Amino acid sequence: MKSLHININVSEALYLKNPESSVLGKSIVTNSIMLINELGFEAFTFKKLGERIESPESSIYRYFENKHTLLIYLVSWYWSWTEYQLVFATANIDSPVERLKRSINILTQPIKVDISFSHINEVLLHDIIITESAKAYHTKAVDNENEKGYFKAYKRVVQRVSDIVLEINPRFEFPHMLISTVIEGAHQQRYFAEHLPALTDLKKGKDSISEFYTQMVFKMIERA
Amino acid sequence: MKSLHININVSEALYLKNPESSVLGKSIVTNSIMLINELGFEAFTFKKLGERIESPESSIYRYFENKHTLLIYLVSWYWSWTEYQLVFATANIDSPVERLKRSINILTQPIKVDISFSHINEVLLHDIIITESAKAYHTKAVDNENEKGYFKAYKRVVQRVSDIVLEINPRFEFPHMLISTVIEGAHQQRYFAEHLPALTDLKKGKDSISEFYTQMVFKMIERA
DNA sequence: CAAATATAATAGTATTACTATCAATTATGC
DNA sequence: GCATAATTGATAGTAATACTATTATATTTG
Repeated sequence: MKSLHININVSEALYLKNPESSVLGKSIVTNSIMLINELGFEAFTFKKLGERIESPESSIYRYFENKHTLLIYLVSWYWSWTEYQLVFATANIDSPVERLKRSINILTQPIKVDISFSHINEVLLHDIIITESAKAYHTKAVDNENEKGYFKAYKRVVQRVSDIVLEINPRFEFPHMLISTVIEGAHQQRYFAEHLPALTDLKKGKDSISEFYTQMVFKMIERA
Repeated sequence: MKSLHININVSEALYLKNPESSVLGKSIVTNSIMLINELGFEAFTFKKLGERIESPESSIYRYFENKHTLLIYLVSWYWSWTEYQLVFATANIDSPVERLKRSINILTQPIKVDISFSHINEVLLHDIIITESAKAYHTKAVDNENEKGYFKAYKRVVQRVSDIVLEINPRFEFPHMLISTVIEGAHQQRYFAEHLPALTDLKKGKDSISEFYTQMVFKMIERA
């Protein structure tokens, strides 16, 4: 995927000024990913980010309304990027079973380094998705923000994979439920393995997550 | 379960002074559940809670270190209560398959009103679990707090149900992963149904969550 | 090169998340 | 029934957070 210069499209509703449009904007995004990882989302502030990039916090406020929308921006970027990976991995594959397998792998495997998008470190961003992304939609503003389209990228990913499920078994009643369970489950299990190992069965070194959820999907959708 | 006067045991590490031990303590817990539901965890403060119960916030700080540990206290109370329900529902049932079915129901069904614990509204508490509980362990302090035993109640619930899985199929490799996926998945799907319906397939009125996850568990653990 | 735009520098405000102090009330032990 | 201890109330104070506002200085662009 090297130097394809694909543009990941993030909804304009998520920023005041497009961070991709300037050096400062990209620096805000790049360094926010690092700083959220270092401090955790609660302790992360625009003031600290400003110190890190040696710009006043007021400049950051010209790009993002607040740290909450910045988080949703990052999450949204991640899902757009994931969608692009899904499209890429399933192109020209006839068998829907094979397409589904590859899709589940993308949704559940650890991230490999992707140098296509220079100012975003996908490995660190993936860690933010695992640790912080639930906070993006577990708020009182979720309905309002959903109407504004803040979560469209995630929904598109779920829809895309659900469609493959329905290709294989058009009578399966719960494709979205199954796929969102797999996506969220895979992230959670990875978090549990690291921090609450009693809640999972993953051994250090061995990665059984993809295997487990692939099995789950195919067992659930197989026709009676 | 009326008037059994069962005591739900919450780790002493989670409070400075046991809120069960006084009228003020119980009022703090009762009203925090209501106020977190009304405002969301982010906007909830001890100051506002103090106004609601007509006590100064400094009095609340004598019971709980901060709102974060109060949340973990509530989550912990919920899982202890769930464990008690699990024990109750599976007592004197010989068949492990039947015990597993009943356990999954308890973990995935909507809460019924339980009047056993007068100062805690379990229906509202369940809403907090669904909406806010991920915030209890998605923090930088998770490892430290895990060592202090803050999440023991949740782990006990997962362990208990995993043990039934292993009774049915001792060779199944991922019982904890399966059960934690079911628990978290069921909560998530309930949240999605309400706020992000594109991520699920639940229709208003009909509750397919228990059915879906029961199927999932039995399909996953059935022997080859 | 002037005008528009973006960024820096700085200041200021209401709220949050506490900590501290001391007076008033209530409970308990003898 | 009274002294003492423990709990709660009332109030104040502080550093940090989450912004908003203003003006000066760069930088870009037409």
